Amino acid sequence: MHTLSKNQRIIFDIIDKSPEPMKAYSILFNVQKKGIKAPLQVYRALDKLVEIGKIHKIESRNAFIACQNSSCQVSKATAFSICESCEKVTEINNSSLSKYLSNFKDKAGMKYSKYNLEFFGLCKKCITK
Amino acid sequence: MHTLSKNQRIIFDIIDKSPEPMKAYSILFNVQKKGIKAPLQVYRALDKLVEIGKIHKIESRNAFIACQNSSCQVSKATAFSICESCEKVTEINNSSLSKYLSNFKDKAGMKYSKYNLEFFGLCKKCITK
DNA sequence: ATTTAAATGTTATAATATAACACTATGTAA
DNA sequence: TTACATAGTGTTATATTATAACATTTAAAT
Ligand SMILES: [Zn+2]
Ligand SMILES: [Zn+2]
Ligand SMILES: [Zn+2]
Ligand SMILES: [Zn+2]
Repeated sequence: MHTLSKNQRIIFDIIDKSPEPMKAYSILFNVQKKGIKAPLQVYRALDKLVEIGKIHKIESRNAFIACQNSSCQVSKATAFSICESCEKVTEINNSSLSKYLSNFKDKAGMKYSKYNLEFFGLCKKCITK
Repeated sequence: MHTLSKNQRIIFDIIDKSPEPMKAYSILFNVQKKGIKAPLQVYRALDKLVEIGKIHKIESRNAFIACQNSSCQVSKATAFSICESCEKVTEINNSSLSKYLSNFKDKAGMKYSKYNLEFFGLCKKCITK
């Protein structure tokens, strides 16, 4: 089990508390009172947190979200739903989907070690508006 | 059928000829001799080309690739394989995969209008090295 | 205690992307 | 063919996202 360093802890906590994905410079702004002053301090912590699967990057949004799969072992197999109206993002935890994708082989016979999937649409709230 | 404007044509052609995904500022550098001088001219053409499905953005790489599915109607359902060693990117055209994903519904009952999937691994060339 | 790896702090800079505004070309319909 | 609407262009400035380089400190392993 990995122990987070001081900066990693600070930055993980703020992402974990956030109801929505956070962008790096928004994180920076929010942790300046805790002594983290430079973008690089944020990006280094983000890199590590992504690497160990505590957070994921939402590539289409350049934003970061805490893993919602209780200490995700699957940082290499991620899927998200994204509402294009309110920007709500949810991590999808669906074993059928992850099995299908983990076993997927293309024609070229290439076997994949990792994937990231982003679904876009409207969430329930936004559909009824 | 959509007719490309002058800038759109220039920028599509250079992406289409490229054996690898191109980044916006690399495109800019390459089209300066054709009179396109500013980032915004490139980004505007890119936005339109993405919108009409002539190119796709590889989100994890901030790069653009021409659609490889002969005038793709599926700019809203994209899948790519990415070699993490040589950075070769290929658009996946697999009807089983696209059916599975297009019909996917999550627990919350959210129906998706769009998805983007990126697989990562090693291509054949790079495996044998 | 010594060595190694990981993390930090700091300044500067690179790379990616958009805002705002004036203008031009193109298509559509009276 | 004139009026109107829509899409595209050119330009300058600026915002946003991310990394390079280097010195120092902390934590872990032998
Ligand atoms: Zn997760
Ligand atoms: Zn919503
Ligand atoms: Zn395509
Ligand atoms: Zn390769």
